Amino acid sequence: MDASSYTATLREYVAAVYELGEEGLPVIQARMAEWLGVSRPSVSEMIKRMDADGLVTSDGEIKLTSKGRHLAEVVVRRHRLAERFLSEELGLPWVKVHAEAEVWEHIISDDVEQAMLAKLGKPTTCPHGNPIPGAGYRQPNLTRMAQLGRDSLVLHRISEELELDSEIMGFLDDAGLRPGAEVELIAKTPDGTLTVKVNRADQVGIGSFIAERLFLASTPV
Amino acid sequence: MDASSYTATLREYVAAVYELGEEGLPVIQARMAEWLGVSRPSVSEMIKRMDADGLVTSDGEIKLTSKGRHLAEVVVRRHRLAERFLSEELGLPWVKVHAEAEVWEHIISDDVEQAMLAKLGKPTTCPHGNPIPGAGYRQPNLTRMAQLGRDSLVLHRISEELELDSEIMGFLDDAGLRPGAEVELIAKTPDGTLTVKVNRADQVGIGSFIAERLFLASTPV
DNA sequence: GAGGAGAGTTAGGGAACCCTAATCACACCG
DNA sequence: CGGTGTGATTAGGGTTCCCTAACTCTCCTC
Repeated sequence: MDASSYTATLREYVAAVYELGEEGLPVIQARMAEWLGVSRPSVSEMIKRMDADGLVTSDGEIKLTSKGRHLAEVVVRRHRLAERFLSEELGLPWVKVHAEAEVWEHIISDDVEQAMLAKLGKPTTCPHGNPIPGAGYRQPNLTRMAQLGRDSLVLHRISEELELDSEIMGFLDDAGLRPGAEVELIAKTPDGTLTVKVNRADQVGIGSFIAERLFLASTPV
Repeated sequence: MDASSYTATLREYVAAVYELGEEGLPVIQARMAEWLGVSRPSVSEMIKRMDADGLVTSDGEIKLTSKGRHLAEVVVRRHRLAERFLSEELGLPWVKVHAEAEVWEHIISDDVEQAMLAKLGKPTTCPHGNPIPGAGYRQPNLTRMAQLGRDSLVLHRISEELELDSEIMGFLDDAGLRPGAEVELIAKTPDGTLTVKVNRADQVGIGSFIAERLFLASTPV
């Protein structure tokens, strides 16, 4: 029942199922293998175990059971909470917190989770704008930057997929593309590359891979 | 060279060698097995690996090489720093921090270590009074409580060995026996059981096992 | 209808841990 | 001198990861 009775690896796999779903990617073994950076046979083997443990059902598409969903939410919550904590309390640069939190998520106990929540004043999202499960975040209607039109919008959420890549994160940081940044479309080439103006100042080019993974809304963050 | 290139288990073993030495216990495989809660063959196997890695020398007594000592100090420093952090920044009860830190010590990166040190104002000991390696702590002359004489002394250090036992830690906490407490001998039975007055108030009985593992000095803490 | 791409599985191994049971090497003691 | 306890090792397994190589299956396309 409780999170620590599963191995760190198993929890990582369960969280991956959750996150793939969140990203709108197909939740299949091949995607999981890429997401986790392991081979497909490793995933196949582990899915069998997760199924046996009643954490997922698997017939082509992998789905979390309610038990699995509960576990995934614990892990993802601790991950995003750790990111906030590392960033706000310890002042770690935004670019580094994802990698650190990848490890922290597994060692945060109930006690520590409560203490962090209290210290941070019950945050509802991680520093990249992804919702902390169970924190009651109300997500506004989001538009992918790739679909940006005439109106300038506000950056709300940076996909978990981008966080894995520290070069991309460094670029976003330099460009001022943090949650809350105002983004205005300047130009768009046929291959989907955008030029956008950030916070009414610098203009930067954004490739379609990244533009598909930045989420904007009209409301302030 | 760097701490994270060794497995968590190996680091745990190296730290155990360091701590046994610190406690004044014989640094032999049998003691390590007890300290770590594993079987003697497991220790034997691991010592072979540590020797091959140039972390220890082993001919009856186990000694850290300078490489091994350096690694041990990193792990023990992070452990004690984590204890302080959990206790001071997150407000975790004193009794619980040892167990949490046992896990934290392995996931604290250089960046996080620096950030914690800065946040805490460069502490020199853990909440139980054990020195943080490399922090420049000057240890006063210590007397074991078992040797307590007429003079009242101040509690400075609670052995790492006691920290493992949460019942004992709960008792010490209830009795007010934290670093800084003033301790005065009231009575002593032939089997070594003491009665002491804590902070000029309550009197408590202390068995010899515990009295051997509490260290006092005449100076304030 | 034959390839090929993509997904999943099976087979066979390896590394890092852990264990119990049995054995060997002492040292001390009556 | 033989017994007893302590310490260390060897032998033989077990678990939880991970991998590569080699299928199978399905679907899509030419």
